[in-house]
Amino acid sequence: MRAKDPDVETIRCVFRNSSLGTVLIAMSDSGVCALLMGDDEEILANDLRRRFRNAKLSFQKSVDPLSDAVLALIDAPTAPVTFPIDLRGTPFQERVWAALREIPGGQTATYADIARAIGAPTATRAVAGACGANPLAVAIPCHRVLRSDGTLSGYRWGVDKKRALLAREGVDTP
DNA sequence: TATTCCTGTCCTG
DNA sequence: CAGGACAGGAATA
Repeated sequence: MRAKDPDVETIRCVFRNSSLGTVLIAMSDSGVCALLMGDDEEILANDLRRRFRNAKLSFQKSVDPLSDAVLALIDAPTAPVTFPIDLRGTPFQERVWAALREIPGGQTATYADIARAIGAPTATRAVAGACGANPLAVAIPCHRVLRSDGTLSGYRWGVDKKRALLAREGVDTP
């Protein structure tokens, strides 16, 4: 019983195989709070622990229907997000992520565009940092953000996945 | 072309 | 607590 400290929340986690490789889906009581990609489960788990230092991670084998919806989104990234999202970040990050979610599927924006959209036109570099800190791959379309010169620049989970997602949305990349 | 500054976070010493 | 590193970009020399 002392296992349930009221201060420690439990996050349910599950590994799934997606069309982009292994993904780690994490869910709180409020919704999906993390979607990490990568083929090394240990690295993903450590990444998740680093993001939620104060939470207890409960890894599960059983398939949660919520994670099915997440997988479907990876296959069809332009589809609307149909599952609840539990987003946590600094006020600045949340502004950036909100702006990202307004980029329509199949379209792209630049880091400078996002900076202008949130009212911090000179903070383009900080915007890039917020994109990299984005815990919800695909659901928050940081892959639609390109450099001003049109190049892909970088991606937290690998430029190849960024290119794959954009190709899936019908965007031609250099 | 090469510096320099701007900006928010995170990591390291 | 200070300094450096980032998925950028505009301004200056």
